[in-house]
Amino acid sequence: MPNKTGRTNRLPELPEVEAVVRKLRSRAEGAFISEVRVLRARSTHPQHSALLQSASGRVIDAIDRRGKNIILRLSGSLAIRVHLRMTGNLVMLPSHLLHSQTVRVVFALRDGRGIGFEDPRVLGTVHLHTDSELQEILNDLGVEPLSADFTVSFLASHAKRSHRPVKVFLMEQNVVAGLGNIYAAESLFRARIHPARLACGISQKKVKALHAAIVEVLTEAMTEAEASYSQPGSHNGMSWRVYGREGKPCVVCGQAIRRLRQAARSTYYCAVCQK
DNA sequence: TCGATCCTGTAG
DNA sequence: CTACAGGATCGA
Repeated sequence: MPNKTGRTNRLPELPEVEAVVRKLRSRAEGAFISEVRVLRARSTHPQHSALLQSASGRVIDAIDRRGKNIILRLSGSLAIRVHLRMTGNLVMLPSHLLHSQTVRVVFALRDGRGIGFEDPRVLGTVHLHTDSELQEILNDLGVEPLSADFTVSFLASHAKRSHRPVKVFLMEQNVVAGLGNIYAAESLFRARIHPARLACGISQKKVKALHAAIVEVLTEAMTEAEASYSQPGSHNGMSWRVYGREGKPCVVCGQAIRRLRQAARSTYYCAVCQK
């Protein structure tokens, strides 16, 4: 979210989570977890923090992403599922940083380093699942928007059945997995659709534009997220056209960007461009 | 279907 | 000091 200093926090949606996964994958796949330390029990809620101990003594066979979930697949048919929510991060840390203020869970490796779950606001979660449990959870997620399964007709058929505002509809993880508050707003702006329009009332033509906008926004954000994660400080992620720009001129028509409350969240849009 | 809740840093 | 940021979950 933007603040007075012009700095922007990185709210992890699909592109940012994917960047975290790629970076961690290159460093931690094949690693052996020698010890698990839960420094803040709330981070495993509603699971008991002791459950995570089952991860110790196991190898990280693979690291994947599904929606905004990070999956560490472990030897012995178990998996760790991490959700970053707002302020979480999952990173390889050297031993001297493993107990920093905001580190909530540590998966210590044999060489002294560890995978650290950092999360200042403690809203993110780290859960342990059996493979079958995990399968059930992931089955409840919708389609991956950057996969071939995400088609115009898929989006159209789900939109047709939803009587919710299209912005809220786009954030439902059981339809399209991975969109959050920022990219939902950005996609609607590019498709020139008003965020309060009911999903079922969107024309076929607009659904097609929305589909294209989602793919475009996420693809662009993915490139930017990768760059900012591989070269911290040199990139700030993609620039937003509406998100966080209340009162600032629309990049297309110059009208002041407006803010709307939807489902207790801020939605930014241009009242001229988005009808 | 919608509001409250969790949580803490930052802005006012 | 209060208000606010928001993803997912839960209860009305």
